[in-house]
Amino acid sequence: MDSSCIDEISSSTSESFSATTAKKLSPPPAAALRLYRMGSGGSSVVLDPENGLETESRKLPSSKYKGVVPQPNGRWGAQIYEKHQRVWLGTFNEQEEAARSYDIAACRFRGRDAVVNFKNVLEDGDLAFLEAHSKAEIVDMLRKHTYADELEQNNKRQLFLSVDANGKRNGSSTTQNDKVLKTREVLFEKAVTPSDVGKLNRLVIPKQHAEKHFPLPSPSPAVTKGVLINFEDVNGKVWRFRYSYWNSSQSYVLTKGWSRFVKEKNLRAGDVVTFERSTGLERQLYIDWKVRSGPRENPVQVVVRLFGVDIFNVTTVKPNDVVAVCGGKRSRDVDDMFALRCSKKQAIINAL
DNA sequence: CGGTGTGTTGAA
DNA sequence: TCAACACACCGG
Repeated sequence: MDSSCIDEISSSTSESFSATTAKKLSPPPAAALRLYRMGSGGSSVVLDPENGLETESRKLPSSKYKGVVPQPNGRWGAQIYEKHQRVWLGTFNEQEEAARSYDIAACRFRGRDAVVNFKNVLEDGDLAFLEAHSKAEIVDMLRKHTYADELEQNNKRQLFLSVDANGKRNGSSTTQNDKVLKTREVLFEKAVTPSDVGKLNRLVIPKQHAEKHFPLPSPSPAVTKGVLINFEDVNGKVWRFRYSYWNSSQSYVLTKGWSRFVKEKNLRAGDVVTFERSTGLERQLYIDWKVRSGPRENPVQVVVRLFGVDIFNVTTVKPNDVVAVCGGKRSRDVDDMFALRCSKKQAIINAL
């Protein structure tokens, strides 16, 4: 099924893309006869029948692509309109690049039925990607020419569907096409104890789970030295932990590397760490975590001061979201900043 | 100083 | 909504 565009975009948040700064009114144009020097490939050269001189046309060559406009230097701009306002999508060397950028923006702004330049602008994975990002973010990527990279990274992250012990789906994303879904089996979960996130720098793996899923090569030097195990987190980051058996406490533990995980994820006692393994051939191990379930006694209050305006967001959030240390996870605040920044002109207009 | 992208307009 | 046109202004 070819669905090149996303279904419907819930733009609950009002997003504005007007100019970042209000410009002064430009004076009336004086000399209309100026010739424009256009870059290589951009200029249309015409032969003047009057004197036979070769003159450069001052008209810029128009593009056959929708949303693509010529630039004086021979490059191409991409733009889309929304709510009586132009949204600039950046400049590009090739018309086709600009056209693709327009297509992507069109799909994000107008949904699957948007009129676009090329068919199959979007691969299957793009749908979820677009859905997962705000218009502002998509525009930003287009302008910075980073859309392709971001998309690739996102796809590499391999959204998955987890499978519990009964083989029952309890997974996260459903918008991804099945062919990119990687199934994982949840091996076990553990609500971390105070000492797991304390200065002992180790995580105790409950014996039953350790012996079942992470068997150590029995009585050998390995018992004392332990082994290194790699786990991948939801952001695709690989965590390497030393895994060993402590005779003193007769327990299996993750040691070296664990404290870094605790620190980066801001793990707290009661949070639940999940260990998973892909069901495919590669048997890749994964690690994830979630905040302790149940009510929080103290909701975290986030206050962002932006352009002299305090933005309150009183809610229960992961520590991760507060400090935005989670590399791959996007914070909605970015959008809000963009929207606010771009609404400056709107405010000025309204004031007139 | 080159180029971007905004102001602006008229057509669709 | 859209492209065309002109050029103010911004970053290098």
